[in-house]
Amino acid sequence: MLSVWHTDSMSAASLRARIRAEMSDEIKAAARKHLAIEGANLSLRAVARDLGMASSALYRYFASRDELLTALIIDAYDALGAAAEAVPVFPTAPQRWVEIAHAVRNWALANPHEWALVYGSPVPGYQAPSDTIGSATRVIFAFARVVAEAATTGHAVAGSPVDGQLGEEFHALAELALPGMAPQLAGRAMAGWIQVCGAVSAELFGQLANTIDARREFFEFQMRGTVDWIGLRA
Amino acid sequence: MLSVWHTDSMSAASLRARIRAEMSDEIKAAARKHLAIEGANLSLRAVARDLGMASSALYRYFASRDELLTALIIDAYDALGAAAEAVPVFPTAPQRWVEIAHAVRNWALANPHEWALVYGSPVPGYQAPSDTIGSATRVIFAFARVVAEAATTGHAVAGSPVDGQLGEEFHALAELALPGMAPQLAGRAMAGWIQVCGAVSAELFGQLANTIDARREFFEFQMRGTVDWIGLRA
DNA sequence: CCACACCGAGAGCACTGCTCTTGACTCGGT
DNA sequence: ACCGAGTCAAGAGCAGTGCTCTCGGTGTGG
Repeated sequence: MLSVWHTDSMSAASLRARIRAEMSDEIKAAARKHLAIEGANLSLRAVARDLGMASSALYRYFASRDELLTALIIDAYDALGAAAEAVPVFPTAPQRWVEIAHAVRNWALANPHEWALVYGSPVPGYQAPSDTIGSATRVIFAFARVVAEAATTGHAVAGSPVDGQLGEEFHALAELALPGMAPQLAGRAMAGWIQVCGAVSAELFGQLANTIDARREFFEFQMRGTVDWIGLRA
Repeated sequence: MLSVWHTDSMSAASLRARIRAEMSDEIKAAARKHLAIEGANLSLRAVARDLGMASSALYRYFASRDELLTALIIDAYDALGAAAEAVPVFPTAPQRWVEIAHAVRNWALANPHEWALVYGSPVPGYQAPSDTIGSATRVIFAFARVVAEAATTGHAVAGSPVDGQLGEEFHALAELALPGMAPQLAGRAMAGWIQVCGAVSAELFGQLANTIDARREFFEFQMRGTVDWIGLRA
């Protein structure tokens, strides 16, 4: 009986929580829709109108516009990470990197404003809370796993070592990915991830306008360069 | 006498124009100051307050907030281009590329919000007018010149050719930089510029937070990789 | 000398994020 | 069964925004 009471009160409590969570999800969905239409300057009143409620009611769920944006950012990180993790394991390490990169690019093309929210210029007053870093690293680890596995199976050539503070930071990075991994390889992987990021952002933010129309081929071209430089070998 | 009259009327005309230009410059300067403080969401009323005038008076000089932003963007492109062009000519092509890249990075670190304005996520409703492309290409040409000169002096190894539409676009790019230049080299130069852009943006937009503190060394590390991959040789 | 173009200021519109208060509703414990 | 506590939505309101329009004043060009 006591356990029943307990579960009852739990289910009642979780019911409230569930409704609240559903409402939060609806708000986030509406906000995402508005985000897709008019970009980062999201209007709380507009999403409230969409949901048929007063703007002030929205503050019951998100304390501020920044908090809503933070929730959207975390969701975006997670969605991107999931897209990267869903890529099937291709036979060779270079292929794996390139395919994950394509998955990242495809996600960004499908959700350009969310990509901008996450990897674009930071909102002035906004400071990303530490809640985001967990989700933010998912996609990076998807790439790191490729390099780490290549390192263990001898499919990654390590370049010349790096010393100084940068070498130590590369070492710390390597220990995170795979204990014993060559620090300079971890450094190149990190730089490679930034190249992925830069290539996608360049395309999305209009740097290729009037210059390159074969976007996918150019991205492939860049990524092949990236895996070459990192040292991944078939 | 007639010429004197002519110069008089000219100077009178240019006097009005000069006052107008000075006022425009003052507005832009104040706008830049506000931009540095609170980022891209620039308040016209705030800059008007700074200048001690009504916000409506500002519209005599810039038809809209977007037009002011456009003026700032053009100035930023020009300032960045000038910074890149001011780099002394170093003995070897790899050095030249890396030094220009450092100049770009230094300018971006000194003017982070203007960098974000130009290379960050585009403002939603805003569409960059064609006035900007002239200034936008200055910095790119600074890099292109390095590669083009290296190609003529045999200090650039051309990778494997690229065919298809991308190959044609690389060809068009090569013709712009140096007639007869290997298309794939132009393609790599373009990709290299995007890597510069991506590396600077990653640092500025907080992608390296809690990961890499030796920023300058890491940037140098990345740029050495870039010149290696492009095929620049000493 | 006068008309005309320009310039600055103010009022005003529709919008924004956000706060506070008010009234209704539901839920848990006695 | 009832009543206090907590939750929720709504409305009014504040300070701020981009932008328009109208109104006086001022200097220039013909």
